Amino acid sequence: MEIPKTYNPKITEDKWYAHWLKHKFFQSTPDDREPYTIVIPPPNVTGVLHMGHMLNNTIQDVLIRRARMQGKNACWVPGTDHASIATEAKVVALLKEKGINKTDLSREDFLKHAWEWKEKYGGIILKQLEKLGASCDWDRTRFTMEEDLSEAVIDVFIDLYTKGHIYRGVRMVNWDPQGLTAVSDEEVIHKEVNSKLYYVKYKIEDLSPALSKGDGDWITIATTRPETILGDTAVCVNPDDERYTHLKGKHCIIPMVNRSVPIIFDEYVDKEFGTGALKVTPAHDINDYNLGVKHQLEIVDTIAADGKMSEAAQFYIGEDRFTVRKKIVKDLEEMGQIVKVEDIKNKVGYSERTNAVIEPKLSLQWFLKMDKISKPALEHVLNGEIKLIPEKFVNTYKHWMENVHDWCISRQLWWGQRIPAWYDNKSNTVVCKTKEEAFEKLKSKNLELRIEDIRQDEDVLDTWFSSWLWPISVFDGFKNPDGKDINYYYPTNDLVTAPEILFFWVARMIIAGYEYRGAKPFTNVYLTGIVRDKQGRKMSKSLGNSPDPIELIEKHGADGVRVGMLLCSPAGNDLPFDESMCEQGRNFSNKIWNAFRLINGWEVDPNTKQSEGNKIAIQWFDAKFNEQLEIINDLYSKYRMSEALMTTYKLVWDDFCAWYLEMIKPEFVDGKSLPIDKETYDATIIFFEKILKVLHPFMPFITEEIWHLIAERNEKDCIIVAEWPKTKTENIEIIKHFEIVMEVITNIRNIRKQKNISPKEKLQVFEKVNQGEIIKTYDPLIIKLCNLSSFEYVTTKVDGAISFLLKHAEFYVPLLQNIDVEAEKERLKKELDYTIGFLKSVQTKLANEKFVANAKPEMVENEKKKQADAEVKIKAIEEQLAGLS
RNA sequence: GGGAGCUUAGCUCAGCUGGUUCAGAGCAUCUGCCUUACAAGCAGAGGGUCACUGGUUCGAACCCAGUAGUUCCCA
Repeated sequence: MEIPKTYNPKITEDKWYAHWLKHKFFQSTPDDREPYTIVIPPPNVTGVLHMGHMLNNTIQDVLIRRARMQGKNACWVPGTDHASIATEAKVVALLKEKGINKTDLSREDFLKHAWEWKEKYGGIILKQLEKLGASCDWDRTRFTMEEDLSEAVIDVFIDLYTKGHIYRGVRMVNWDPQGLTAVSDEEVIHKEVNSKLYYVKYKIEDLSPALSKGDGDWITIATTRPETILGDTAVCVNPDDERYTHLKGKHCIIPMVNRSVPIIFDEYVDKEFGTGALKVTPAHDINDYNLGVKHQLEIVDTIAADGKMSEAAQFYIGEDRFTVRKKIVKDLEEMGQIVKVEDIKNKVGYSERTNAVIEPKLSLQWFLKMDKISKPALEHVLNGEIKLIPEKFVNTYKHWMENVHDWCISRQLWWGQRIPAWYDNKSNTVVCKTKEEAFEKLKSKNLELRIEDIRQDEDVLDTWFSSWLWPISVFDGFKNPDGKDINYYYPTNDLVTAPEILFFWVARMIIAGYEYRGAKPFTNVYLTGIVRDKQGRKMSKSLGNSPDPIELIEKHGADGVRVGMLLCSPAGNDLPFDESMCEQGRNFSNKIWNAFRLINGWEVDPNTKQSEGNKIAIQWFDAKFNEQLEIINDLYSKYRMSEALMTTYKLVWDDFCAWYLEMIKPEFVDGKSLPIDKETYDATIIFFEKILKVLHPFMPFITEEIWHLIAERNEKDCIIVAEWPKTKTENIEIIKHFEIVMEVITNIRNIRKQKNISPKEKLQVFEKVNQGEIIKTYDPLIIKLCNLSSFEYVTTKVDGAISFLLKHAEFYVPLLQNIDVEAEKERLKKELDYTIGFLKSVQTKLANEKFVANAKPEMVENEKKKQADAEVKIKAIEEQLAGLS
């Protein structure tokens, strides 16, 4: 069979994915093995795969594949969330294209359209994950709006209401005038923008002439939002502000509407900002609202739900708030009430979903009280029962949880779980599952009530109110709290997600976990970084700066992309993405592929005797592999994924390919490769299999492909379910010896290179051991890797040769050509100078009484050894120099 | 405005309890090589006042203080 020179991922990836599915390797059912569980952060059902998903899901797949190989019952539960705002917006847009307005449809009809949309387009992202190699148990795929999960949401709502954690109240919310819904604090993005600060003067009423100051009876306020002037119900100044003390108890007149409002005093006002006088609009600013509550101010709501001026504004009714901003400034100017306008920068909140400017608005919403229910969630992160990786996020988490706000859980949408609150015609409210139940309950308060008079709340619940139950609900933990699945898989092991949803989602899952299972939902939270473009911008659809992950996979192979992403993304660090990283991954695939081609091409001769060199090479790699495997295991245990990958990468490329294979590679004689002995071949196959196993979590496809090419195997004997290699006691001595051997080899190669000697030309090398025993075990390897004609030991120095020093030995490489004595002398002198300098620094250290007195004894001992070594080295160099002259 | 983190080679990052396993890795760069596994490769090399300024210490990339830049969270 002809094996191509370069690895072609296209012909392997789909094949093996289908094979894995066919043999149900991703499937998990509870048994007596140790479970290892991950629930996917459910992507938005409207979503398509982006680079963030790629990173995130690659990490999850690496973890799950390794756990599977370790013999654990690995279960990765996939699914999507219903993303109420995003989905509803898409459906509304689609209907609009068809000429249908949402307002013309009944709730039921709209939902029918929405479900149709979901069936048709939802879940594309899950298909895309397959391309990446994600080994999810697809039979367990869940959706936050499916019946069972919805029921759990409703039950939880009722339960929390009954426990007194949920209430309905008028509150200032972040209103999205485009989405026509409230959004949570976390869904508001604050951006710094260029604005104008308008100084507007209000006439002061009934100011006695005695108090009147020279500049007329006016008070000047500063505002960035003049359109809200119509809703002002006070002007507030700092009680310590001497400029305004004379205005105690006075009123001023709001322009245009001619409303007389009090001048109030409160320390909240910053004397330095603007004029030190703050206009107070309780209906349209959260701080003003709080002032309003404190000072019992009137509330005039001048901006309607759609962002246009309401009747209460009296002016500009029905016009958009931003148009009005311009108009009112002009009108006030004409009235002579604008004092000045300044350019400033300020932060404005935008809706994460629609990008509309958020309008703080008073409205009736449902809230979840967070104070009590969130306590265990803080406690168990602080005490380490749940680990955040990297740890630095604990600070942020703590800060947030200690200042947690009540969670606004209602949304003015249709796509989502409808709030199970029922109202009668006399404004009685009950919370329960069905209308019939509601009727039973309301009847006692309202004797004439007919069931037709009962109305259900129009709003639905925030999507996060579904996904916070995810780790429980995917295992049917609400429907069947003592079920086999939930008891087996919960708590899950690791959660891999982005730091931006630490509070949105992670914190809330922890809260729900303790509330409903009395236990954490997961043990480790691995927080990935954000994938950015080269300029450091977050990748986003609107910027169009994100490469299409599927195209990347087609170009570089799934394994290549996986490696590329993981190589430089330590936990919590942002990942400035560059396609060249995938190339590195692809090149690595090719390296592995060619190692396979080399081994595959060998002819095995059972009669060939194993050489000493091969024997020692095998011993060395065996030790090296063990050493590195221990490091890799340790890095995994610390969730240092990119380092685990890099260690694996170097083990494969450097130790296995560049050193081991070169050492055992049969020689080429007369245009033909010699056969390899069976012992070495067998050992090499075993090594290669081990290497493939360690690579598998990172590169599932190529490893499976080679696994089946390298040996005859039955269909079910796949690397995906092969056993993760075990570590054993390693031979440290051989590794140490080898480090010196490698140095010798590098030095000789270096001489070859410097003297421009062809690699084909054989060299002679002599070694003079000055101290310690002579170990000849490794000589065959040095001869082979340096292409030497001989490697001999001498007791006196060799003249006319290039030399180098290593530890307690001197090496001589005689050259056919004349050596440049002056250049050699120069080189040796430099080395001598350096060593003398080094010795001096060691000596001063040892001469320092304080050092000798304070440093650890082994430290002092070490310095003494350094001193002795340096002295020996200096002597050797001096002798060499003497020999040259 | 309050809080947290970060700043080490051109890039991305390691550097655990201060002391040659302390200045490191991968990529990129440069110089030789198309040496029958791999040019998506091989063999070498060069690159850093560890942000800055002080302090503690026999000794600081590491500990402390301040400054600058930067990111994130909260308001």
